[in-house]
Amino acid sequence: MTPLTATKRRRATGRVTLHDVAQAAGVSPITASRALRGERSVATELVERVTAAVAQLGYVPDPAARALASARSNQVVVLIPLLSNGLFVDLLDAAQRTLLAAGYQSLIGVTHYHPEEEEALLRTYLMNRPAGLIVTGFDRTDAARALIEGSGIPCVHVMENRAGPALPSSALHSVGFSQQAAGHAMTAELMRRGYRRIAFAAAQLDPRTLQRVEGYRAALGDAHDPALEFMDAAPSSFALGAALLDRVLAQAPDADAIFFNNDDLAQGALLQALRIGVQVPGRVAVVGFNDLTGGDQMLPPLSTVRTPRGDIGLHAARMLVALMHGEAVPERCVDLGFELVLRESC
Amino acid sequence: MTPLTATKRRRATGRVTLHDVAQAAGVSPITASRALRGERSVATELVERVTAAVAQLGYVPDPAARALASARSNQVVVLIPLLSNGLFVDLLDAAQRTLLAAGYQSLIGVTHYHPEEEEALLRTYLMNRPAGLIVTGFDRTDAARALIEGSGIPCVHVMENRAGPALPSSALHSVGFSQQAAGHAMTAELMRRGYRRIAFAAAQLDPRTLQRVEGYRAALGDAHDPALEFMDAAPSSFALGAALLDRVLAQAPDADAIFFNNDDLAQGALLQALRIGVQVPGRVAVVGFNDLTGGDQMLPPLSTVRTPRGDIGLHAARMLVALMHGEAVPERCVDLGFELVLRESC
DNA sequence: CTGTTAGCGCATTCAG
DNA sequence: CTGAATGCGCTAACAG
Repeated sequence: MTPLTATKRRRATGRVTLHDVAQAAGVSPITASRALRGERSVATELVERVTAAVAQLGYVPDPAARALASARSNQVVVLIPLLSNGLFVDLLDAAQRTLLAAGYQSLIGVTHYHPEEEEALLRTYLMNRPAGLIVTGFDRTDAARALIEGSGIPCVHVMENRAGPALPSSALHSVGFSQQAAGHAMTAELMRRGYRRIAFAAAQLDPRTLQRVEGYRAALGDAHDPALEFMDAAPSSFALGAALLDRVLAQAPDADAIFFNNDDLAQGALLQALRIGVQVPGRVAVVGFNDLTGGDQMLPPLSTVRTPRGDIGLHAARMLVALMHGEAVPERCVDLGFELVLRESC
Repeated sequence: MTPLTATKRRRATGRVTLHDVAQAAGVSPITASRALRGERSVATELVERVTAAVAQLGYVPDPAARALASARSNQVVVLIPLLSNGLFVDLLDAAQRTLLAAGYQSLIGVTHYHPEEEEALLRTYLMNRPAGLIVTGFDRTDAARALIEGSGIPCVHVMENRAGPALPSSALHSVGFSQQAAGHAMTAELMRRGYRRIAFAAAQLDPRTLQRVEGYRAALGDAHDPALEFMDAAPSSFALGAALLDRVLAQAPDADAIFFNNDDLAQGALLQALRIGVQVPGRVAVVGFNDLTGGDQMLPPLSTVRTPRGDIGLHAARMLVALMHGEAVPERCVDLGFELVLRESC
């Protein structure tokens, strides 16, 4: 073996390495590395020389080598319950865009609303030493929570907030809105419009749905009647919405309004009402939640609660980027609010 | 410096490495590595010892180190046009599940139907040295094609097939169905039912849409009338479907059927028909494409073409896994067919 | 079937 | 502000 310990020959692989760039720029590899990563402590002229060499040689950094050397990848894990709900797609799309623009790749995991699946995904993805985490809500296994905490990786929670003094772990970051307040606001609006027997029809029964029920109950106060709550753990769908309308009509014929926990349920109910000749809002008013696509095309157009999922994705990604850069984040819990969209179904 | 070149001390980092596992199992690191990766050339007893050590120490492999040493990661890049189309979500979901079960992670990229965006995503994601690629269709920039070819990474194309002797590059793998045949079949069915002035209404105008138009034209033969084609490059939506119905009714009042290029368009048209009091199928028949969710709930229930996107995702992932394992793939181009779903809208 | 040697390409020390 | 040395954790390539 030739004694060229320092002057290592390049392998025959066509790959252009940082070494080559450094050589072409007449600097040391570490300077090239620093220049590329935008560390400020590099002379402007050297940065230019490096940049030129990169362009000339067509250098492409190796994320694996970076991750190995720095113990941190450029990937962000994003965990959502479902891909078949427009809600999460909008969230994801916004988050992914924002992260990509900031130089991060997204590793998307779908939990199907199962904490165990989430935990498994976390275990798998954490191997990659992601730079950041975006997770949905706060409902997870203790093990999952421990994994997140223990990893020391910045994490932003989306769709809900857990603010207030009662918060034990002061390190939680979140971007969302109050599901409870949203449930309350829509119910209050229905009451304001004179509806008295307001039913609540829900599917999936995930934590956020239950928070909306809380808001509904609180708004109703003494007028609340458990017999008007129609909860079904099956996933949300047009067909289930239709079935729930039938169920309400049969079991609570005096209901004058139905607050559906998600727009697809409400849209399905509207279609069913049309089918069986039930007047909306004459016989019964129908309102939904989330303002998913198509609601404005229904007969009658659906009243609903517009939730800011796109903005949530955007803000969460931005907050996470700040955390990953080690910057201070002014607001730990951002409430993006919601908006009542009142069309003709109530 | 102590002369312990060989007997490297472990760093103070809590991380359990393959080294530790090997030591605990009383074998060399490479044997532990081989055992973990399931290489057959390891004695059963040693495999057991290694497995036990892994469990006992809670060893977790480092993907970055693996990728760096082997020049290949365990990630698969999946590129789809859109996340807001149920079609691609189903495809993605099935593919992701299958890949995960086989030990691969998915890197999802959304191209928004822009070849340039696809090329940029490819450039970005290829840095990770993915183990495989799943891309939608065949319509891409030359540069993107070159990137794929040049990378030498196994690639499966989905949603379309380019089979036949005319195929220059014999290395193409694909899983899909004939969009052309599907367009043809539905048109033929409408003709069989006695419709004579069949309009075609399309949005997005991506390559697969255009193939469906071809099928439509071929089925019509001499009866084809360009004035009955209503093409709009805007993205597909309920609202656009409604607008297209209006357009057809206004500009081609003698049209007795409309073949919508996607179900959301068709569903939007059905809603609009209800709104303006147009009888379906009495005044005009309406059919869609893809059999997206909700079609069966429409008034009347929507006739459409069911496309096997879930199966496509599954098969594509399986084929890719085989390719990544270096196995031979019997069929390079798999045609999964389609199915006419005839409900009451025609 | 098992072990030895030698990096993969980069960033983290620490010097200067 | 720049550089030298060192090793991240793992596997490829060869020996035996």
